[in-house]
Amino acid sequence: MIKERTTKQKTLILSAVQGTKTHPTAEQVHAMITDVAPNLSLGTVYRNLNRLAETGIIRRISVINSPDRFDGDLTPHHHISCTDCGKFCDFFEINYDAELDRVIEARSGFSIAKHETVFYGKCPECKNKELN
Amino acid sequence: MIKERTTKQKTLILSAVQGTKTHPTAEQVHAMITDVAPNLSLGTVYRNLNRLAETGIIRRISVINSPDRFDGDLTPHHHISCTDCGKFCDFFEINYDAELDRVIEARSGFSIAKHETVFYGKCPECKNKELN
DNA sequence: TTCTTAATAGTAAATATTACTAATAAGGAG
DNA sequence: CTCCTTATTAGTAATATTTACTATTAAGAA
Repeated sequence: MIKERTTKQKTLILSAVQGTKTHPTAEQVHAMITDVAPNLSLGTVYRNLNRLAETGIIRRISVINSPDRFDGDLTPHHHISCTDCGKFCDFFEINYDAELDRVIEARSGFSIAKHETVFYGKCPECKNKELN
Repeated sequence: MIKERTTKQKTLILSAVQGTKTHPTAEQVHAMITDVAPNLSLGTVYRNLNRLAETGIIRRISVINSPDRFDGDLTPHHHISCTDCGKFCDFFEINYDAELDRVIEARSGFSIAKHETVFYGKCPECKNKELN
């Protein structure tokens, strides 16, 4: 019995997210693919990104003053957002503490699937601009 | 010279956020006040919440599948979001590690003002519903 | 009390995301 | 290989969230 179909669009969307480190928004993913698939619909991008994120194949990140971003890198890591220019970066050098999830589970009664940490501040470039 | 004026609306909005633990969205803050100030405009709520959050008088929290939420409690703490029903709770029992911000600063070149951590999972009620 | 102008209400617009539907196409069955 | 079911899509409309704009109001300094 058919469950999920592999479409050209789905493949392109997943490849786009997995093939970049830019944490693109849905609209950016759409823009990345329209040269290969000119009439790819933005709705299709949203639908597939949502499903991929729910399945856990990609990560969805919610950021203040930004549309949701998507990350194909499942390696546990954190993110940094520049509150001036919106630049959005990975930060790998601090370990993601999966044990935290277990602690929260035990004390809150929730079953925790994951946590997302975003650091907010000013990137080096925006810090410099400030000095003028 | 005048810089910022204390208006009735501003006061009501701040009190509303500080007087609840429900982490209301802008629209919820608006609803909380309209009985006292029937023609308070939603735009005014957004404008004031944004400013209060920028100033650091309240916290803004960005959550997957939810409009932004606001928290009047500046005590460092984390949040838990139920991915089924959207319930949104505080979690105080794990310390907010401000030292993390300094580590990220040193290694990334950003100046970090804060970080926000949200745990995602299922609340006790939604876990039970699942068993039917 | 007057006067300047920050802030508001009300509305329109922009941005972000989801819903709907006829048409398309994936892939199992024959 | 062809047919058939139906998951998926393109295109569009609708909704949700947030910001922008402007005439009017009102905070608070002089």
